Amino acid sequence: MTDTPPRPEDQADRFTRAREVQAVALLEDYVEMIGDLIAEMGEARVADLAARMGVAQPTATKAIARLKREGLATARPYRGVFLTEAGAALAERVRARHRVVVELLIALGVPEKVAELDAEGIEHHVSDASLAAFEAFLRARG
Amino acid sequence: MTDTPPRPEDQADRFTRAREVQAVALLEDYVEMIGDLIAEMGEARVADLAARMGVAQPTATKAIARLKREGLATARPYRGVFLTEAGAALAERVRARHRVVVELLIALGVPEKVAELDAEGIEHHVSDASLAAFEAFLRARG
DNA sequence: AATGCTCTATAGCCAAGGCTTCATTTTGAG
DNA sequence: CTCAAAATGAAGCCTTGGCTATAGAGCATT
Ligand SMILES: [Mn+2]
Ligand SMILES: [Mn+2]
Ligand SMILES: [Mn+2]
Ligand SMILES: [Mn+2]
Repeated sequence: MTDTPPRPEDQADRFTRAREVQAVALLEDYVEMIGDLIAEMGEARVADLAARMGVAQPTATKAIARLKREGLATARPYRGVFLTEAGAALAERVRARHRVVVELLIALGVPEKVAELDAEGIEHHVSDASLAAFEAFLRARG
Repeated sequence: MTDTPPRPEDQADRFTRAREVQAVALLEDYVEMIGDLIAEMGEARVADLAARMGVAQPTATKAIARLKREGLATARPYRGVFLTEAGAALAERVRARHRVVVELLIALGVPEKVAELDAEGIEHHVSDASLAAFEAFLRARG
């Protein structure tokens, strides 16, 4: 019955962390998608980015502005979006993590379509420690 | 090399879903916490709620206003916050899902502290289908 | 019963991330 | 070349979810 009540600050850390993750989740998805578009089509146009992200074009433009502000991307007006070195590195990490999360879900018996949907949100909250555990688990069962 | 490019709308669904989940994540954490406080202390005061969520008191007040608007909670000024039936039901579901996610992470070899941190964000993106798969996996390995 | 302390509400600010509408630049068809 | 269509940028609106500062209500201790 009478558990020791948790120290409020400790509990708050969990939510603070989740909020911080949330703040970068959008950037992560955008750099990954910009990388995809460049790989698939040779360039990342604002319109394509917006279509793939499921937002209106000005929303994508605003996101790109934030990517530029954070040093993750550059853009030449009417020409397309490009990743900086930092952006490309982030994209690579994000893509790898995304893949691992999808594979883990599938390995746990989640239907592929559902795995793809859930992973898009889950991935951002997966710490390096958890990611390592996921990879070890996947390796251990070939 | 030349994969068939994904249909943009299909890909967009993933992000749309993640955005929808995000919109309710905060409500889920609040109702769960309100339930915790009532269970532990007999009542949920705004100040305690704010401390546990790691936000300033007016931020908690504003969140409570949204809970009321959505029919999940009621509040008597200067008296505390209460869950409606819908709120209590949501809290119960959220609590159960939270527990399963933490247990899964631990079962996969994630350190307990890390599991608690990561789960707080991951849980909201875990669909019913994934949750069922997680439970099956946990059951299968006792 | 008074009064001070604690808790809560209110007001007002900011940034992020959606949106629509409209102006401007590029592009490409004829 | 021209000029209309398409793409992009710019402006301005909304909601959410943070914050600080301050006013007011409730409570407890004398
Ligand atoms: Mn994602
Ligand atoms: Mn992703
Ligand atoms: Mn949570
Ligand atoms: Mn939770």
